[in-house]
Amino acid sequence: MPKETFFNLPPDKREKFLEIAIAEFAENDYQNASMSRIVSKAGIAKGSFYQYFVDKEELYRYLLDLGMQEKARFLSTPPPHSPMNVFAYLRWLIQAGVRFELANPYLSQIGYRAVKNGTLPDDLMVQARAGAQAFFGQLLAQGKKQGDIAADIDEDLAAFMFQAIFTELGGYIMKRLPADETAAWANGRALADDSEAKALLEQVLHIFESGLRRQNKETPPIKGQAS
Amino acid sequence: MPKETFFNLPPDKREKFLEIAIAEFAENDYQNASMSRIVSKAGIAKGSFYQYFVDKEELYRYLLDLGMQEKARFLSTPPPHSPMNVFAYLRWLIQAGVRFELANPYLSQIGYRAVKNGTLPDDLMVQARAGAQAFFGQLLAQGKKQGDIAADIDEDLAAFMFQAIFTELGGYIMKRLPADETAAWANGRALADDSEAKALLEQVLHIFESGLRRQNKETPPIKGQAS
Amino acid sequence: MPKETFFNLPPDKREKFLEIAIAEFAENDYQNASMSRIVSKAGIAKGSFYQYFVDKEELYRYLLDLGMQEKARFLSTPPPHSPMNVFAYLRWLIQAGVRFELANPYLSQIGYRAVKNGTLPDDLMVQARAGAQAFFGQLLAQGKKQGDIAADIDEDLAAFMFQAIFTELGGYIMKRLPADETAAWANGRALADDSEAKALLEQVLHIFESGLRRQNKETPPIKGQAS
Amino acid sequence: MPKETFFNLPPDKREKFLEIAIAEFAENDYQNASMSRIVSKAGIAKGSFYQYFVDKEELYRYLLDLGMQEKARFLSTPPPHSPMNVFAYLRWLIQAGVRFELANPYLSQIGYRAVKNGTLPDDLMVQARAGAQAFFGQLLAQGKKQGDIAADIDEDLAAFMFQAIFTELGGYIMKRLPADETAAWANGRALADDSEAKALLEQVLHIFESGLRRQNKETPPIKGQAS
DNA sequence: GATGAATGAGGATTCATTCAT
DNA sequence: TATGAATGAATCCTCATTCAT
Repeated sequence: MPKETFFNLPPDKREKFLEIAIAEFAENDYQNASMSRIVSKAGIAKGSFYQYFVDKEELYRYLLDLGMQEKARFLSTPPPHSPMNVFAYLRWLIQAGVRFELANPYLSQIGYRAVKNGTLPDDLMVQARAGAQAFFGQLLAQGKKQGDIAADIDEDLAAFMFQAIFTELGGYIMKRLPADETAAWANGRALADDSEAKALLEQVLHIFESGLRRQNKETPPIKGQAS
Repeated sequence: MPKETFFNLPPDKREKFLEIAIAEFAENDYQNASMSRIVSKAGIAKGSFYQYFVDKEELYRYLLDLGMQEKARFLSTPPPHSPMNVFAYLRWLIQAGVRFELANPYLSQIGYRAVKNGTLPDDLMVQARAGAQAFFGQLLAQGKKQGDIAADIDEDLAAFMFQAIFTELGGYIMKRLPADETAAWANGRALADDSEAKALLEQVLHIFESGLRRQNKETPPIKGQAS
Repeated sequence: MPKETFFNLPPDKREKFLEIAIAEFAENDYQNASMSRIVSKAGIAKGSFYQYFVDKEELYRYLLDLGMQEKARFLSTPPPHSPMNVFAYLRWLIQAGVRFELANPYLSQIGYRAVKNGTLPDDLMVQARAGAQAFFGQLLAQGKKQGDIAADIDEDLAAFMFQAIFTELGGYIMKRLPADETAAWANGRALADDSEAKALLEQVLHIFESGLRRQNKETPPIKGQAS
Repeated sequence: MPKETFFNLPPDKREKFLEIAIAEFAENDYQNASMSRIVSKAGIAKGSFYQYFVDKEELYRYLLDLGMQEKARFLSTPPPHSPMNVFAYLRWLIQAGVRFELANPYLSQIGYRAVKNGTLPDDLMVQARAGAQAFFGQLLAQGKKQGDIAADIDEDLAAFMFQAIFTELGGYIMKRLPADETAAWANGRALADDSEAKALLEQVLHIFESGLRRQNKETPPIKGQAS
């Protein structure tokens, strides 16, 4: 947690600093993110940073935390009609997830890198992974109970596939679609039924749905089904 | 490209150097890979390195290239029975791709990191992405022609999904399966039909196949179909 | 000298500040004594300190001065029976000196360090040495007049020896004796004749007395007798 | 121990560096000695230092070691006529010790500070103290056996007095005597019988000898005689 | 062609002091 | 008068690159 002094800063200054720090940690991994660059871009003195944060690591943890809180905020808004088919819920979840990535591309990049890199202090790893894997794992288990997902689907494998796709989907969509299409999404407005964004999302979902729902019975069973 | 002097080196020495450099760039990202460690492990003088390569970046580009060439070698060996159903070819392609990752975990890790990190000079990004996307892009186009893949599937989106999954699948499998199961695969032997590895692979493929083959006709058409 | 503002402080606050500053400069040398630690322990604002003192050095000089004044107070209390044999007076003087060190270990530590370190601005060195050498110098001169000390003793050399021993004697005794033995001494009570403290002191004195009183006549005369 | 590269340096350069480093550590304690100052005075690049030594601490240990070796060299030259009265041996020992201090005032200052400061890593403390206390302690014990020193003298107290005097005697003499008088001493030539230096030394020794040899029987015995 | 010592800008962090409130 | 955030030069140390041998 930053020191009191950081929260006493004029909001302008504080937000400018955060924005710059987030960009730095998004574009460089922990070791290569440069405090010198951050303070110089933010226009503050080297020493001032150390009155806001204990050290570089504390700043990093704070940014990771910020990302997780922000994502949780996107995902916790209750989906419209509550008792839902698993795929409908997944559709909502993915839209929210992509919306988060579109709205906070740098913030999500930080968490993303944290998970991939595996070079963090252990407690940060735990903190960072928690958010990412939890949603998909739980959702798939529930899907099986409700009969929406074939019983012989390997949950761990499916969660891996989800994660691999959806951690990158936001970036893919941002590169592919014009800014005005993504803006609506990012701001939380419903996707127009005829928008390209909607079409891309539906294709991705459809591919998963077809595969998970009516699993081909000839598929060889997997022996060591992972927890 | 390395300088002439590098290719004049005794093959033993040259390969030892490459092996060590590959390991270094696999275990650390570009900025944290240490030239000192490389030359010291390789038993050559600091200055000698700069007679083989212009700088660190040239070495890095060369290793990326090497990885792409090696992967191309795995993927270009003609699959057994040539005129093939697209999914059968994909199955073969994926097995070859995973086999490459299992056989060259370090080399594939370098390219993998390059793609994910997004912090490379632009031309390296282009070079790194090129190979990966090309195969899938072409294959999907051919699949549409042969009628194996629904016409309304967005090729670029599908290629993105393939890439996202398959760049990580090797790592996932290596973490999940015991070493003796992966060894057979890495060495090029056919996968036993009852092996867990085979089962995992079939599930992944099946999910894609179901989704791509019988595309739901109600999916909204995607307007700006990407090149 | 501190600024007026310092003396306008409520005595409680002023003394708490001094106590803390003394401890800091006793436990760390000049350069490593931390202003941050002092003000934080004293519960005053960083900026306030600079309204009491010009800078760190002024505080340091003031503490040195305080120590010298305090020591002078211990040494100026008239010894019981006034016209005295020099060695009797010396015995009293030394007891008073050691008592000062035991009663004010922090304050004496500061002066002690100042003398040893030799890294202070010259005028501080002079100020610090002045007090210490003065007493012994005067006493020895008087001893010669009274015939208690051999005429051929070099006063300056003897004063040096006294100083070298007695600036460290307090520390030595505190390390060697149990706390309850030194407590009596520090509080100004007379030393019990059978106490270990008394015995140590007498040995030190005896060694000096034997040497100074009956100086061997064969000792070569010292030419450049110092002022 | 420095790295090989340090010993491969041209002797000129190496000695210039050592001289400057020794002066820096003599004038500042460990924490305040500045590597920046050292390299800048020595005219080498910051990075070069780290090719000679692992870090600041290694340099410091090396200098301490150098001092101890140099002192050992001064003290190990066998004294002229071997089976000796303790005081004669002490006279020789002290001359050698002072000679060391005069010849290496900076080097001895480093070790001296190390002992006084008490803020070093433990293993350095042990290394630093070893030399200093050993000689006097052993010598005094032997003196008692030979009957040269009164039985009731407290060995630990006497060793303390010796140490307190002799660690400073060199400095005192250097300040007091003109350079040409000390030069002879420092260079190892015998002291002229009529030199001021000789006279000062004899006075100091005489004072100790009188005190230690014919200990006044009325001195109260010391109870807790230290080991 | 091979060597490895020399380089110096850059890394994170500290701390006495200043200054606007 | 009191405050405490802001400052920036200084700390030790790293490392890709150069260059004289």
